[in-house]
Amino acid sequence: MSTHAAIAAHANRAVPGYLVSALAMTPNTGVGAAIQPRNPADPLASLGHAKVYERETTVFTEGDAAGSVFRVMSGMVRLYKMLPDGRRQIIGFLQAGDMMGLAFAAQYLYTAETVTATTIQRIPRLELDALMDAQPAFARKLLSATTSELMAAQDQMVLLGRKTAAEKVATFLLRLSDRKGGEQTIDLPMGRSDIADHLGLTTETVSRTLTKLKSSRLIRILVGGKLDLLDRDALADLAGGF
Amino acid sequence: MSTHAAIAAHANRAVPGYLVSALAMTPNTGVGAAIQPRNPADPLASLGHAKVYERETTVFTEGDAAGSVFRVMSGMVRLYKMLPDGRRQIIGFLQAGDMMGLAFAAQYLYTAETVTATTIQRIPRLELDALMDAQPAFARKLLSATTSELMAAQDQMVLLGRKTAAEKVATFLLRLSDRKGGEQTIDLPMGRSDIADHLGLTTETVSRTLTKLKSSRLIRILVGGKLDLLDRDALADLAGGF
DNA sequence: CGGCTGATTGATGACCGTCAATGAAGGTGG
DNA sequence: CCACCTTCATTGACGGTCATCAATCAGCCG
Repeated sequence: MSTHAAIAAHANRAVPGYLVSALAMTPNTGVGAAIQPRNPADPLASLGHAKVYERETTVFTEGDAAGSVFRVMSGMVRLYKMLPDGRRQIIGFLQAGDMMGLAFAAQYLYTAETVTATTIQRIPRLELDALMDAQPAFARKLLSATTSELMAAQDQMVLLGRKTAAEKVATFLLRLSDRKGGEQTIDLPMGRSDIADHLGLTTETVSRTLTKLKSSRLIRILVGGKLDLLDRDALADLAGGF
Repeated sequence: MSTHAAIAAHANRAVPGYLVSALAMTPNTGVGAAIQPRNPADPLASLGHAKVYERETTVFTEGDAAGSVFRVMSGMVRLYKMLPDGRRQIIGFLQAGDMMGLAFAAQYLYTAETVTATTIQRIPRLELDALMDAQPAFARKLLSATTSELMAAQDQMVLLGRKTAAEKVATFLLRLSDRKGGEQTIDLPMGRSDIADHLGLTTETVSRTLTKLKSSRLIRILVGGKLDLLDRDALADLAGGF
């Protein structure tokens, strides 16, 4: 079960998101990474088929029978787990090239929902397995991608366990920027409560923290969910390590 | 700082630990999982060589050139990352069968230290790569193990981001027990500050929380770092989900 | 332009961190 | 074998960060 591949059709919309928690088969080739729809170097390109999901739509739910893996082609997806009483932890935000649903389990272990309108490739597990059998090098690529995910997850543990609210928000913004190749202006297609549930905070705290960063002239909040990083160095200091 | 042969006197001592954060190549075969040094079904058995480390010893440090991967044969290891100012997040505690240092990066991304006296197998990356080339099925096993790690990491994110101190401690104790096959009596070879740095708490809070659980008759604290789970159901309720 | 959803701002307080002291345990040396 | 010392766990007092509760405020859409 696993997956991957790189290339992606709509990637030119440069959706921000950032984390991972799934597998990025495209090692972030920089800004204009994924444009061509069918790259011969993408072993997954011919598997399954793509589908467009509207914004705020469920792709699969924690506990569902896991018959396929998915790859985000464009747009943004959030993955999350919930506690019985409704508390939510967003595991990651996925963007073009990222994979999800990979696991050697019979059921999905988290819920996947679109944040924006999103194109997603669905790949039956059987096809993926066949590909791994046929191309051993592909299994290694999947392993590499999964390992990167694991590293990102470990960074997130540091953030959640040991960083203050300001450090969490600064880190989050920098990650988004890095994912876009270090651009100064980033997109925030997700709402404040998504950010909060990803950082282990509340929407109010996220909002207050952003306001403080704005007052300190470290960021500027633009219309349309965009945001300007005015002082990257100061943000990096605040982020405390990454 | 590392080595020394302290004899593996305690190897058969079934150290508890629980998390993962590395790769468990032995799918938890029960209690006496790793005793025989050379299992024919273990493709790693013939690679590298084993060494005994004393307790509280560094195996490798974050940032070191990463030339080998390691597998814990017995004992317990903690993996952690630190922020520049010294705050520490323990990524996981490893036990027999778990692997560490796996990453397609030039440097180790976390520090590994023994908690107890520990026997560790060191495997040069070149040998591991050769094995993957020779046995494609092995690469799949590694992928499977890494995926399990990732799942555990995601559960830890829920714990760190959304659980209260009591829920964190209860979850931690139950995980330790599960790792021992659900036994009622568990070992806590690590100190309170290790537990705290793993759960995103302070030693004082861990201590107070354990005292509360003791007063509520949910646990009993025994000598020698052992602990009895008196009411597993109540603990599971408290843990809130897992 | 009214109504809805989400973001912001304010007031209050709880949970847990910090600082500090005491107590228990293990290791060493006399 | 016991006294001493070091290390760690426990307990207490206090305070801060961030959650909670609540009220605007801003943007979006029909």
